[in-house]
Amino acid sequence: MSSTVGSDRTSARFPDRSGKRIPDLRADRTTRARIRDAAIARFPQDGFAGTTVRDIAADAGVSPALVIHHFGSKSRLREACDHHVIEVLGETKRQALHDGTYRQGGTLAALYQVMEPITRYLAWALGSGGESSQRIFDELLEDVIGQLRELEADGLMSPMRDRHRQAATLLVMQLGPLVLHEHFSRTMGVDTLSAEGMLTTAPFMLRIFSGELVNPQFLSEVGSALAEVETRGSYSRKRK
Amino acid sequence: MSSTVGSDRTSARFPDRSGKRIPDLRADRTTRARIRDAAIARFPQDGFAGTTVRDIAADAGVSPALVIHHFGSKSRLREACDHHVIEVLGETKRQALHDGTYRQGGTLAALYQVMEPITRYLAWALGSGGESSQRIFDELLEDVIGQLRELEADGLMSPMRDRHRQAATLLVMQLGPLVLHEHFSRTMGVDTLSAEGMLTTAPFMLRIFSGELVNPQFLSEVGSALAEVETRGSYSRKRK
DNA sequence: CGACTTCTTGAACAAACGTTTAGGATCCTG
DNA sequence: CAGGATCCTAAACGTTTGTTCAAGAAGTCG
Repeated sequence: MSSTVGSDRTSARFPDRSGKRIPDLRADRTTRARIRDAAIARFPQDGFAGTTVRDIAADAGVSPALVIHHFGSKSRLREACDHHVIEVLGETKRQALHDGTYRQGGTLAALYQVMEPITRYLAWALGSGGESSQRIFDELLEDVIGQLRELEADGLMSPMRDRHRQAATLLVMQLGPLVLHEHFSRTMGVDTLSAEGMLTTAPFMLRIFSGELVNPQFLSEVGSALAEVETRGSYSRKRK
Repeated sequence: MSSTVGSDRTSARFPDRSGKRIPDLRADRTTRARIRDAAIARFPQDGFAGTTVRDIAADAGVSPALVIHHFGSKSRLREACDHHVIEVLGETKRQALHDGTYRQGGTLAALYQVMEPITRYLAWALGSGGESSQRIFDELLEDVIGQLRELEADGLMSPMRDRHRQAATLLVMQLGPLVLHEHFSRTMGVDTLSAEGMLTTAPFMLRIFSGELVNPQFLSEVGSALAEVETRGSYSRKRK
């Protein structure tokens, strides 16, 4: 009711003394922020309905009533979490554009190394529908499209016909390891979200994207089979 | 309201007259199966905690008490759902091995076309941890490994060093479009889980796996950069 | 038919839930 | 220091939750 500021500034007691408007994502250790972070950690773990206001309050070291006081309701708390994560995502992207991180894998890779809870929340939010889930996906999609365009312009990638759809396909495949990081880590033997894990998995991914795995003959076979289906309407099986 | 259930004359009254133990996944329209299917449809939509026993009961057209009577508890109902989906998965795999479906994309592709609710549940179960989530993933992984081995033997794929990890990487990337099918469909303009959708997305995926997207020079650059990191400990950025 | 088992339900219960309320504690401002 | 705003809590409220219980239909078997 009282403090419904979207991006809560650092410490309500120190109303921005310096003109700094960049939200320092580490320093805002407001109680409000602590509650929000507790929720961001809980929702991916137990789900929205599975997380109780009392759980969040306990994690943040406050009373359940305070959670409601700050965010109005449980679902508005979730909206705040979504908003916050989207903001961090955008901030990371903006920052990644200024140092070299961007060219080495884009926003996602940069995010991995920044804050794990955010990444976890992102993966969860993407999986469990909703409108901000769409917004997150679209934001990531725009990111990939921009990356592709840039790589094309630099001659590092072949120009493609339908860049939008190609980017979407690329994105969902890139997000697979993120959303399923639990299983992925277990199988790979490292935490695939960590820096070490990314170095471990990179060669395997490279081998996929390079096309060195599949035999050219096999590829052209499948390709022509697909072309055939496209021209006709039906699908005639073709072995060997 | 009215206690009449109308048209459903379910055949739960026939114990197992014949020795047939193969679960005919279509024919068991017992009340118990109806409840289970209602749960399979609900859990991915609202989450486990978000789904109430009363919801499931209403969907199945029975009383909440009957749900408990048949499955003991809500969590045991979930276990039954997990078990059922794993069973269907295995059955589909076994069947796919006997017709030609297997060679055209493996179990997943076959499943897509069989039953959508199962696929939806699978995607959800994979995302929300748990032990049967692991079992599902491992089952799929074994599937991919077998596929790779077979393709290698036939000379359609280059032999690889670490087949287990390579398969895991391949799997999580393949599962990306499945788990995020909602966003994927929205962006691609078709239901990517449908037969039509799979034909639409196939060329884009092919273009990724063929390696025709990335410039060979770019690839070798990244590759050598990775090799460099592997030999040293740290990561020295290297542009152009 | 009557006894037996199975399927099914309405009513009720204790626990847990999100949220409200009234008020204490703490800090800022003049 | 007085006054007011803000931060925070304990206790309670009404609702919803998973689950139990006793009993009613309905089919099976002798």
